[in-house]
Amino acid sequence: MTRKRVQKAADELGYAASPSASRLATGRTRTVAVVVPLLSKWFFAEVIAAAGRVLSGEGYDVLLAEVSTPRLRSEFFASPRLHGRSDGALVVALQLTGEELAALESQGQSVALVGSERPGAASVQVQDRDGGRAAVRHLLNLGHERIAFLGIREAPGSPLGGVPPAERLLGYRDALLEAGAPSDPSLELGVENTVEDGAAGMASLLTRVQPPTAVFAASDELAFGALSALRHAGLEVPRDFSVVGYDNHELSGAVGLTTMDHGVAEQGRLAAEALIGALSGEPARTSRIEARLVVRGSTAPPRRLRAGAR
Amino acid sequence: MTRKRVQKAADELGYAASPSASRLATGRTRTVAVVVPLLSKWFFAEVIAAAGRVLSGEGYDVLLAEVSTPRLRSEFFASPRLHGRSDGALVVALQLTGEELAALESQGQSVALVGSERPGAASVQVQDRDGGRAAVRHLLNLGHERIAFLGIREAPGSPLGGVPPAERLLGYRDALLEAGAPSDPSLELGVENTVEDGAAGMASLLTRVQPPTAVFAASDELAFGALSALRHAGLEVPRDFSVVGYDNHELSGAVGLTTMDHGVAEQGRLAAEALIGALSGEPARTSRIEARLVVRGSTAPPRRLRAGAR
DNA sequence: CTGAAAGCGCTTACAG
DNA sequence: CTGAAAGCGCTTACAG
Repeated sequence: MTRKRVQKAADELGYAASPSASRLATGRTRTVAVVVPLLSKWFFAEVIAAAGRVLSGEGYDVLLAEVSTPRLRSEFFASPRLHGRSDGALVVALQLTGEELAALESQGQSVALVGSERPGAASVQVQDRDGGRAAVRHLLNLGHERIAFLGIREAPGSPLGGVPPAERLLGYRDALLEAGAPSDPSLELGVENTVEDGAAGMASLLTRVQPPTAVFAASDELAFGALSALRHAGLEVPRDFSVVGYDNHELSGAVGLTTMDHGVAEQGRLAAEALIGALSGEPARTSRIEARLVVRGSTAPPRRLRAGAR
Repeated sequence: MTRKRVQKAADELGYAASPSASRLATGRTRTVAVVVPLLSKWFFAEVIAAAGRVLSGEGYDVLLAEVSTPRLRSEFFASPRLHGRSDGALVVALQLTGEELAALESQGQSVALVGSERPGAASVQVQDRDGGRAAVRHLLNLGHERIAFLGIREAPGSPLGGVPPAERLLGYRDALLEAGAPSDPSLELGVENTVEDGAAGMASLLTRVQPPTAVFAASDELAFGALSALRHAGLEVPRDFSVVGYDNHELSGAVGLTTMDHGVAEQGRLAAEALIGALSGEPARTSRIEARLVVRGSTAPPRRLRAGAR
């Protein structure tokens, strides 16, 4: 109460403590850096937005650090860029090496990771393998037998360093194995995580001598590309072909994409909370998120089955 | 050269000047705040990403400020939140009141605006009226006569405060007037800028006694919604209906949307440069960007004409 | 419990 | 031209 009134009086008088002075005196910045490989992708923006809300709710400033190329990445970790600027770093998607993590810690940063894991560091991760399995089971349950996997291969210029969604491929294989479905390496494809490459990848999968009747795409962006390629190939979804994505992208509803929701905003929130915990000296917290199937209009029984049913 | 070698030596020794100390001594933070109504929309993320690259290239830290509700907005401007934290603010889309601008300036901020204009402040704007006119002319040239406008109405909870894309509506009317096409207020609709509302708006436009054959949507998100509504209504685009969007959203290529490209990244870049200029005492710089038509697959002559042509 | 003083790590004006 | 000193505006340990 008193606190609030003082704050209000201060605001009215236009008084504000000098952050630089108090930072210098205390050695704490009450600032957190958010480190992402790319800002303009929906996933990262959504994580940052959610994390930022809890962070600023707790009185932290949030500093933006985009490391979009391997070059920027090595420069970022080689120089003490965060030293004295933030107390902690929330690192999204980048698979940190031991040295990179050590570099952050030597700059006095507490660290929270989203989408990767490191001994001793707080992190939040998605049960991607389970998610992949659930996606493919959905297709198997509909009666599909030839199911392709359209995965994310890292671009040469990507700073990610590690292939987080590799787990999604494992889940795909798990589901096939469980069902006793024959696994066919020619149906597994890895492309860059863009709509364009998703389309090209889908087009290529359609040229197999025995083409698939469904695809599990490791991201919604790839799935959007796949949908576009299928349309161009004259195939109608889901009548002629089924597609499952992964993300529950804000636009996946608009195109009626069946997908896996892995709680993107939730990832940001949990990571921010874990980081705040770490900043107050709490031992590293690890959270796991389960992905859940969202059925929309891009999946249906394969043509053969439905024809038979009539 | 020497400078570079000193930098390198410093990096190797792990030495880094204390930002707090130098900020306290100089009174300059070498930090810029980016103020956006929403982080997780593609447009804002893209503007921030582009601005952030030029800003950090010039050695500025970038601080994130999301003011996503009217409440947060008034709190943000009522308290000296940026005082001593940043030297300048890059304000995206928010239509600042005179007091809000004054509040920023009293906190020692240089200001650059994107998507709005204020006497004395640097800004970058899009020639939205021209852009709207060009979009509608494209439809008129194809032979459409009943062209609807699906515009952005501000949500009650929106912090934007002003309707920037109102210019797009004026451009729409200009084009109709030029062509001597009858203007019909029942074909002008304003909805919230979401895919869902775009779909609902399109559905509603289709119920007019004399329905349109084409729509100009004031954003690509609205256009995505429109495409989805048209599909649900059993209409095929562009055979039965034409759609033009506005943004050149990263996913508009995937759905084959004809749209207006207003150089979103360029807006961010120019604003950052204008802000850097303002920070070094240069007089307020104003840039204007022209939107340009990108023809994809969502527009074609109206059915009547094509049938007649055969 | 209150209040004056030292110190945080820089920058810069000034004395030598 | 070089180097010691004051000052930026806080926090905090300490003297009274």
